[in-house]
Amino acid sequence: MPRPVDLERSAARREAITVAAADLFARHGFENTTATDIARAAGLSSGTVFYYFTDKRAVFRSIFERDIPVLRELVDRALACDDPVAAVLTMVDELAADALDPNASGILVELLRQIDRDPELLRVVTGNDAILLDGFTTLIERGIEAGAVDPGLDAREAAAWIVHLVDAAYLGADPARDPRPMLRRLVTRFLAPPTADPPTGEQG
Amino acid sequence: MPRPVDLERSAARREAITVAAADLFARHGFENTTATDIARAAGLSSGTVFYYFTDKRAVFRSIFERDIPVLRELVDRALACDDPVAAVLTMVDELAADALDPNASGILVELLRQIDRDPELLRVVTGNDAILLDGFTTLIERGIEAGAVDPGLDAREAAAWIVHLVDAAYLGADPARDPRPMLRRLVTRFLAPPTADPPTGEQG
DNA sequence: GTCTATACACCGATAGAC
DNA sequence: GTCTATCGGTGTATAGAC
Repeated sequence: MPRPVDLERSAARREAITVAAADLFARHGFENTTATDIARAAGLSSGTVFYYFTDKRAVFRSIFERDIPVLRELVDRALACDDPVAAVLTMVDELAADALDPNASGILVELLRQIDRDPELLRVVTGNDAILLDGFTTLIERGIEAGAVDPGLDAREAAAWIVHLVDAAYLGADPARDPRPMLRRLVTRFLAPPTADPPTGEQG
Repeated sequence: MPRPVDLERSAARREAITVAAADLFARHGFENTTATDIARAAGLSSGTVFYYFTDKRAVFRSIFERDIPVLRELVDRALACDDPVAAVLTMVDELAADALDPNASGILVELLRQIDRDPELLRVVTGNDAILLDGFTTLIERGIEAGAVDPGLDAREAAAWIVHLVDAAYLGADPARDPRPMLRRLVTRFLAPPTADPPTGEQG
């Protein structure tokens, strides 16, 4: 009886290719990274890359497909929190933590660049973004009901801006400088109702 | 007596190449835009591009070399203003106005991508950025002295974040949605001293 | 100054051996 | 499943005619 394909080993190989490719794409860009480069970095050969992935684009997409469960878990945890504004800040904090990765800015830029050139990639990251956007929107709506967030804000638009703020933190990513204190200040003050005193800044 | 080179004509040719290239780079990316594409779009031939520019990279750089006088003028005007916070908001507004250009996001992303690959480009945009950064820093320092800005802020770091906010607006650029109201809200509240009441939001 | 033509190099994806 | 070898296609930059 034929041995079934070793799914575990296959998954590990795919993962190795994805991880190696993410690093190369972030540092050198999509077009400047050859399939051979990826193969070498993953410790295998060019042909093998095309055995596991149909395209070079598919390798790129796989980087972001891995995020789905992570983001979902992040949002679920935030939604379980009692204080909506605190939950927003926690989400922002955790997202921004990745900005300390030296490749963070590179991979985001590359994503923004490729997103218009690959409809399938657009589909993937639109899904990722929707998870975040829905999470933030729900939290902001709760905050408005609780009187902790400016009711003049459109919840969805505000949510989109918070995502943009996190993206901005990625872009200015300097591994030596933690963006989180400033992000907290921005988000806190952005959401605060007009009448309340702004919270005292806790950062330098 | 030989006619001197027609400097005006040369400048116009260079400009035509730069403008055509900016559009193509923004839409298709640097690597996906060929020198021949640029030449065709500018109404001339491939060889001519390399007569006016040493490199394809040099064509890309020329896009940002044009910005220097514009930015300098923008900052000078802001520095002449009496109210420092209002001046910051004016600068942000004018910078963000460009975000309505459908190519805004594309060209910014492409810049971010190429900046690590071309030291000469880095030099150019570092200069551009310094003009903005110095302008914002001075205004914020003035605001702190006048008691209109949180003295707990580091002026230069705050200035950098304001630039990041403008970049964020570019990234989320949607020609149908004017980012300026939200940007004003973000910047105003970001700078406000802890004791003062936050200004009432004027946006929907 | 501007064009055409091309040298030279490189890459994505496939074919086929093992 | 993984490799080596390769084909077809493409792009930068130059050379040389005009």
